[in-house]
Amino acid sequence: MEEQNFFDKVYEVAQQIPYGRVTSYGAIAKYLGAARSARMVGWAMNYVFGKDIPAHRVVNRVGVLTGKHHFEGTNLMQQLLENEGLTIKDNQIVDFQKYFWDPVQEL
DNA sequence: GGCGTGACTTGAA
DNA sequence: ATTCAAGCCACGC
Repeated sequence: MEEQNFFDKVYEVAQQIPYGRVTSYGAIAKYLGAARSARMVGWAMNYVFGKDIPAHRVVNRVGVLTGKHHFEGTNLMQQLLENEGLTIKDNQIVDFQKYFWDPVQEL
């Protein structure tokens, strides 16, 4: 049983997000056993700067790019997702559920 | 050391 | 059906 820290786990899961897939903060938090601490997942993402973590593949539960504002540019997050074959409409991922990647189910 | 905020979620009114 | 509120933990001032 690896008892890693919350942040470390978040990074690990985020790194395992497959190409063209997206997940939600709550999904990761749930996988970590802290479904009520989804905020911490987002907070951890604030520290991914400089890491190899595709934070752009992590959005809120409705598929809205809530944290796109924290990226370098304003539409960088959307550009990256569109580059992976996804479709973004009004900062929202189209067919989000179709591309939704649940760590609890996949892992 | 206390208070507020934050890339969220879920449940109740 | 929609709107409001509370909870969660960590970091900053």
